[in-house]
Amino acid sequence: MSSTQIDAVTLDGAGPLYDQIRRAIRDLILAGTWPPGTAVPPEHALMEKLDASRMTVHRALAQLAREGLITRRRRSGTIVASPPASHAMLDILSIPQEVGELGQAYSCRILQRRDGKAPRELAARFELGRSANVAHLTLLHFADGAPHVLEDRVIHIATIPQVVDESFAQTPPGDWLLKHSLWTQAEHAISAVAAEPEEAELLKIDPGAPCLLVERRTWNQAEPITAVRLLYPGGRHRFIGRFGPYGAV
Amino acid sequence: MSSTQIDAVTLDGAGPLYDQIRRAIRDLILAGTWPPGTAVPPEHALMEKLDASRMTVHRALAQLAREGLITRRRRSGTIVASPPASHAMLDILSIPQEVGELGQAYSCRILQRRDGKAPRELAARFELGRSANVAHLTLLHFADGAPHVLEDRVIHIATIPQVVDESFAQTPPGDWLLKHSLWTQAEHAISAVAAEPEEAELLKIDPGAPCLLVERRTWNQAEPITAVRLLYPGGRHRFIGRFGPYGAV
DNA sequence: CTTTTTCATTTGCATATGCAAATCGAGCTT
DNA sequence: AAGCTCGATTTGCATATGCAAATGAAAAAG
Repeated sequence: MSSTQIDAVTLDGAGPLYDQIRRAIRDLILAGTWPPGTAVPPEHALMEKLDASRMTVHRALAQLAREGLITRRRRSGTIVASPPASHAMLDILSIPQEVGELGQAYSCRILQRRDGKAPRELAARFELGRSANVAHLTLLHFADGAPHVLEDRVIHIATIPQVVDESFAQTPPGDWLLKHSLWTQAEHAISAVAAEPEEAELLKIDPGAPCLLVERRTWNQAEPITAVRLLYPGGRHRFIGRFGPYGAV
Repeated sequence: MSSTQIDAVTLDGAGPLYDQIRRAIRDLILAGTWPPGTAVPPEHALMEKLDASRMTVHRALAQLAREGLITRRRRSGTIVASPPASHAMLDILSIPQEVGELGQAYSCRILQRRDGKAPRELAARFELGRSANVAHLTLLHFADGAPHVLEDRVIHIATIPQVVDESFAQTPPGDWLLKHSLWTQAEHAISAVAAEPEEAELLKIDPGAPCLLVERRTWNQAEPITAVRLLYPGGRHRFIGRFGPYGAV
């Protein structure tokens, strides 16, 4: 651990000391300053740097470990954990994976791509100024050659500039974004709608057939990353989640 | 705190002491032995009873407080918390409340009730032996007089025997169960279906119109409590949830 | 060169101690 | 009787200390 890394840990003086330490390290992780795999300074180092007792430092780190942000092992030390790949309900983050888990072969086709200023309707969906630059993609995912889900997505270019140089020929945008961005907030909305004629034709279903519409938006802190609209043919899909009253199981 | 209450706290000798204490108290709460509002013995009492230091007892209780199972206040002491009324996505546990939050007037009508052995289809939905006794209810909820959602529910009588003497005239079964049972596990499934003719007539929508189907089952430990099927007219309803990668926000 | 042993580092757990903050209630004052 | 003060109870936070467990790395043995 270089001194530049440990120096990044600074306290804000608000509230209990152990919680200041916890938040300071959490924020470094969430901001991406310490990406997954980074070594967190050992308790002794933090203890001297922050002028706290080891018990207090330990308390902060133990709590972060319970929250899943870090992984600790005796002697090897503490490293920043990889964000959990999926979480509770609705984490159909990766469509290829979702299809693979059904035992079917995945493929996809990009129907359209347009980069530029967001048209009014898209800007509204993103709660974004109309001057913002976005990449706008429409694509169709297939399972064993049959249409699986229709995706319509905008990506905020200011947040993820690399997107302009990416063709998504290898990896669909959902999976690509998981590798190239860090999200701290997501919002899902689920509703049932009737398929519009164009949508029905693409999905090879009857116009007006019930479909499950999943709309998801994600942010990093306050910055929008992406908004996506996934249209699943009804009946063939259900989303299942298990919960306990005190959290997802 | 009577001696009978503190004597209920027994350790199993497995793993760290603070975690034994944490689990012992958690289990008393989840089993319903200490219902919400019960006073948890003060740290000093537990410390003597369990022959642990106050810091160790504190550690267990502080963690339970973070998990939301207990509420602690200086001087007043510690009490068992009420389970969070709603949690994350899809906790449309109370339909009257859901309607109230939309600013509409709630009412409901019981369409049918039959108690007895579960028919084959219901038993399957419950993953329950066909010999089990269940209460089977069908009801329609209204918002401002308009059909809001169609509910079809079975309740496992062995788990909640009081159900046979309850007419649900005052409180719909979902809300009634929240008061008369404690759940530790729930499963949701969401899908989009077309309304069947009878359903469409009840909900005053067109046959074949897209509907959001929410199926929920709940258990206490391994014992089934209830299974319910909620059919919402599509378009008029969406379910929204906000998440962070490390848990619901 | 490979295997084994030993050592040092790092985290995990438990305890004892001291003080601070909140607040319920009893007793006192007015 | 109403309001106030003060003390006792209970939780919250931080520290110092000691030992145990895991394990990576270096040293020793073969």
